[in-house]
Amino acid sequence: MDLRELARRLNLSVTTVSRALNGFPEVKESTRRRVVEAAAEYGYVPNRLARSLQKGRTEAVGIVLPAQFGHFNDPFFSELLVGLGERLHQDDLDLIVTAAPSGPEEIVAYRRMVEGRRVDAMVVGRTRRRDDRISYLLDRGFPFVAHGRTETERPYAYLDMDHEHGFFELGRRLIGQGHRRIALINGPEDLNLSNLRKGGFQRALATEGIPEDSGPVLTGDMTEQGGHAIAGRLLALAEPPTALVCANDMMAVGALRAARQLGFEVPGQLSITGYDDLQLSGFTEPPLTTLRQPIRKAGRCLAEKLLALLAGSSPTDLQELWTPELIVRESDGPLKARSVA
Amino acid sequence: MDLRELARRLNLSVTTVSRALNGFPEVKESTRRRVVEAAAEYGYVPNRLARSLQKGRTEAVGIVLPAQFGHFNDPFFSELLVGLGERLHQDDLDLIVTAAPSGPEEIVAYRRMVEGRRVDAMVVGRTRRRDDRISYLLDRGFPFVAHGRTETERPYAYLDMDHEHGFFELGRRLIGQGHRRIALINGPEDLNLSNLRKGGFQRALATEGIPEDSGPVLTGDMTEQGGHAIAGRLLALAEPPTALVCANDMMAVGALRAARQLGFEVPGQLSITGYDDLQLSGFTEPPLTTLRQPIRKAGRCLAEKLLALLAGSSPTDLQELWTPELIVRESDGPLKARSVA
DNA sequence: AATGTCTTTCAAAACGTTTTGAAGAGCAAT
DNA sequence: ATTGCTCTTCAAAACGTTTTGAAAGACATT
Repeated sequence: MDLRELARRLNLSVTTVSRALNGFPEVKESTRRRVVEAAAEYGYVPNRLARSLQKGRTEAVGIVLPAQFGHFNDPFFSELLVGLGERLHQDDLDLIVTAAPSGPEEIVAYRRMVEGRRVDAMVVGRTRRRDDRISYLLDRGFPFVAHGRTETERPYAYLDMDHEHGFFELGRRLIGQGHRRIALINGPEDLNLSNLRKGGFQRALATEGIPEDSGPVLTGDMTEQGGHAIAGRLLALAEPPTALVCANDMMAVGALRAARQLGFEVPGQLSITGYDDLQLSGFTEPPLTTLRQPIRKAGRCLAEKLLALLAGSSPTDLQELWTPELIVRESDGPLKARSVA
Repeated sequence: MDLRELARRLNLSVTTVSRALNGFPEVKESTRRRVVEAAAEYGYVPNRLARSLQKGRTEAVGIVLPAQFGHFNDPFFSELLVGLGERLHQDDLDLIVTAAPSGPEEIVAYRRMVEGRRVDAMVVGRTRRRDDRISYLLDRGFPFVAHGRTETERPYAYLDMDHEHGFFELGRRLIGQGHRRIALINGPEDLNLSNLRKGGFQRALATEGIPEDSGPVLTGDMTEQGGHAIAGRLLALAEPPTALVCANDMMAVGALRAARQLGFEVPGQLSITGYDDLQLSGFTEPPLTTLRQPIRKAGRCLAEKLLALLAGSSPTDLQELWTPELIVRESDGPLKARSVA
C-alpha cells in the first residue's frame, strides 16, 4: 500500500493525500478525516526512504563504535546508546550504528556515513587530543556533537566532563589525607581526557607544593591488565607511592589486584582511586572511591544537542561541561602509623 | 557531485557511469577506467537512499534496545552491538538502533522499522516465552534472527544458549558438593530463558532424587536489588537453603550482599552461583562461580545468520544452540562441618 | 457580467539512483 | 547494398515520497 494506491482508492490526488497526512492547512477538514481513516484502515505507513530522498534529510544520526578488544568491556557505550536512542526516538530520528577499530578504518566508516548521505549528523565519542574525525567533520561543515573536547581552536558542539577539575579535587583529597608520593596511572596520551586529567592532577600537586618527581605519571591501556602492570612496577620501587590515582575503574581494579599480590594493605598502606563508577566498583574489596559520570543522561544530552543543531542552533551555544561527582567508598584514606614506624 | 553531474563531465550517460561503477560487463574497459578515475577525483559517493529506494532494499538491519532502567546495566547489549556491527559492516550493511521500554511502545518501534521499510531484517533480543514481537514478524513474513528461543511451533532463525543444560549441570554440581536444600533465584517468568533454566534446575533435582520442596524457585527482577531481596527472604527461613542458584550475576551479587549482612559464610555455609560471567564477577568477595556466554561472538553469529537469511537461506537451517561454559571460582563448595554440628 | 479572493484540489517535477528496452557503431557474411 | 551479429552506449521509466505552480470552485464585491 503506497501513497498512489491510497489516493486511487480515495479518488484523490497523491498531493492531497500527502498533505492531509502531514497536516497541511490547505486541505479541507472532512477530507483529512477521510484520508486519515483510510490510511489507518489500509495500514498505510509512508516509505521512509522515499520521503528522505525527497526531503533531502535522512532523519538519522550516526555513531561509530570503537571495536577494539578489551577496550569495550565497560558498559559505557551501551548506556550512551540507550540515552541517545530514547531521546532521538521521541523526535522520530533513527540512530545508525557501525563498529570500526580506531585506525585508518575508522575515518572510512565516517566517510561512508557522511558522504553516502546516510545521516544528518554524527556523534563522536571518546575524543582524542588531535582528532582527525573532528577535523574531517569540521572541514566538511557536517553537523556533529562530540562527547569530549579536543585541542582545536575551531568551535563545535560538545558535552564533556570536567576531568581537570575532577582530578584536581581527587589529588587534593589524597594530599589532604597526608599522602606525599602519589602516582597517576593514566590512559593513553592521545586521548584528550587523559591529558586533562593529568593537568588537574599536576595542578593539585603544584598547589600543595609537592615536587613534580613525587607525582609520577605513567600511561597504559585502560584495562584491568594495564592497571595491574603499571601498579606492579610502581609498587616494586624502593620508595613506592602511597597513593595511586587511576584513570578509570578498570585500571583501579587491576591496581587493587597488584596491591593485594604484593602485600599492600588498602587503604592502610596504599590508597587507590578510580573513575567512571562502574557497577562493579561498589563490589571490589575494598569498594572503590571514584568519580561518577552519568552516562545515560549524557546520551540524552547529546541527543538534545543534535536536535538543536539540526534545528539551526550554533555549535558555540551547545558546549557544556559537567562536573564529575566524587563517590567516596573505602579504597582511600590516611596512612596507618605502622608503615611509617 | 551526483551521478548526473559526473556523467556530464565525462560526456557519458548516467546509465553507463552507473554500470561502470557497479562493474557491469557491458561497459568497455577503457571507459570504466576513465569513469572510476573521475569518480575518485571528484570524490563521488553514491547516495545510499536513492540506491535503496530504487533497489527496494535498504541494506540495513534493525534492533530495538530495551530501555528500562536498571535492566540495562550489564554490558550485554553493547557487546552484542559490537559483534553485530563488526560483521554487518563487512558486508556494507547498516545497523539501525532504537530504544524502547518493553510494553506497548515496543511493538510500535518494531512496526515503524518494518512497515516504514527502514530495514531489510530485524534482530530480536531477549526473547520471551510468548513473544508478540516474534509472532508479529512471523505473521508478516519479515526476515529476522532472534537471540533466544520462544514457545512457538513456527520455525525461525535463532541463536540461543542451552540454558536448560547449563542449569542442569550447575544443579548437579551443587548436589555433588553435598547440598540438599537448593533454591533457584530466577528471573521474570515471561522470559523464555528463565523457564529453560528452571527446567534444567528441576531436572537436576529430580535426577538426584531430591524432593521438589527442597528446591524452591522464586522469581524477581534480574538486578542486584532483586537478588538481595529474594536471598534475604530465603535466608531468614527456619531451615534456609545451603545453596542459591541465581539467574544472573547481578542477582548473585545481591545474594552475596544479603548473605554477608545475615552472617552467612560463603561458601562455607552457603554456596552462590551466577550466570553471564560479567566482568565484575571475578572481583566479588568471594569471586563468583558462574556460567559464561560469549556475547560478542554471539553478535557476530547473529550477523552471519542475517546475511544468510537475506541471501535466501531457510530459517530452519539457521538455528543454533551453544553450551554455556562453567567458570569455577570460589563462591561455591561443600558445606563446612560446623554448620551441621 | 466581470473581477477578485479565498479555499480546495490537482498534474507534474523533483530527489538520485538502477533497470529496461532500444539503438548506434563496427564488422563479417551474404 | 543488405543482413545479422557483437560490442557499447543511451534515453526514459521506475522506486515512493514531497513540493511547486497552476487551476477549479465557491462566493462576495464591483
